[in-house]
Amino acid sequence: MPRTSDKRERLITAAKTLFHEQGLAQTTLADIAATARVALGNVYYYFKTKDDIASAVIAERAAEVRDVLDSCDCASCPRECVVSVLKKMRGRAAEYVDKGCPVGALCQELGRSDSPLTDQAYGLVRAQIDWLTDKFGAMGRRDARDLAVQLVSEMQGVSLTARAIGDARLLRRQLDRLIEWVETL
Amino acid sequence: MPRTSDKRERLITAAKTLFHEQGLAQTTLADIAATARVALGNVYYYFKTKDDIASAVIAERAAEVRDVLDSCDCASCPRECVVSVLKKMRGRAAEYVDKGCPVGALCQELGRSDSPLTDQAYGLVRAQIDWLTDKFGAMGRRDARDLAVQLVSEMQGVSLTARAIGDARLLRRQLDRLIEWVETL
DNA sequence: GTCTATATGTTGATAGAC
DNA sequence: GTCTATCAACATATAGAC
Repeated sequence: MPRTSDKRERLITAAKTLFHEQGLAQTTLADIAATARVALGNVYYYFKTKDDIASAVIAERAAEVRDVLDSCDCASCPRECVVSVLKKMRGRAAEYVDKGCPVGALCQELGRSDSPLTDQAYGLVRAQIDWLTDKFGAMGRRDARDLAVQLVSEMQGVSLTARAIGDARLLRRQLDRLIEWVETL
Repeated sequence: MPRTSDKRERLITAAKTLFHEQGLAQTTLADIAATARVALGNVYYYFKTKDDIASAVIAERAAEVRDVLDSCDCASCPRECVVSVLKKMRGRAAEYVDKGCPVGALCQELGRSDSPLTDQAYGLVRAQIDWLTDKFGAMGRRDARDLAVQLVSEMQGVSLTARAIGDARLLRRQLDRLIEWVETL
């Protein structure tokens, strides 16, 4: 009997994937438990409610967002930092067209209920905006925040339209345009 | 006893509002029936399944999209047509921040299930892209489709980010930027 | 066409043995 | 900590009287 089990982590991982692929409302606790190979009744030892699982998943996504931004953060050139983010998304174009943006999906689904989860989900978007605002500011732009909002909006938007058309090349082309835009800013 | 009742229409109207405000999955047939003041059991006289209601709602949204685009369609100046669409959205900025974009919400929620509803929802986005492609083409742009995708993406994206920040002024400012962009295109 | 009553299935959550 | 069994609530959908 291990003093520490990885079941909690397995549950979060399973929930994260399922929420992304099927949405929060469509994913049942039975789904999560089965995917994580945990008995249904045992889920409640780790999480008091379904919302608690959702909260943990959003926290995980927040950590992922931080990791991505951190990995793109080079102290020398803020412009390169921004381009790095776009290139990273470009590398996952197929995934974005296939399953959509995990952050955008969470925001859209939780944007309606005004539970604490709503603000937590929107925090994922605000974190990106804040980071980009910092970079555009370092580039000497007075309108740094507006530019940050614009770029995050475009990233979210092109993900949706590319999905609607079902064309990953379209998404890559739009991201190339954004990269070019940032480089000539 | 009227030969024709408006119950079907009332049900669609109620469902349209509720889907927008709470989402499809969170809205029950009981909700719809109560809002439309129709007995629950009577709903099934008008719609065979819940998906049938959803389909009818999306069709209504499609008609709305067509109406908006038609009302912005002046044969003389394609640039003015595009600007009109943006101004119309600008006039509803508060509504977009409060409840989100109805089209974007439907796409996001139905984007995962690959029922016939998915393609129907994405058709709302494609209709906008096609209309804008036509206008940008009439403006002599070779990259008309890419511009159309870009603009629809931005409209969808700024709606989400403005919601995340909870600021209607931000949305208006971003739309002003887009209007300016189209005018100098 | 309209209603009440109910079948049928699913879900989040709990009880309690081990 | 883990499991099986199950509850209570709610959802979609149907049956059948009027």
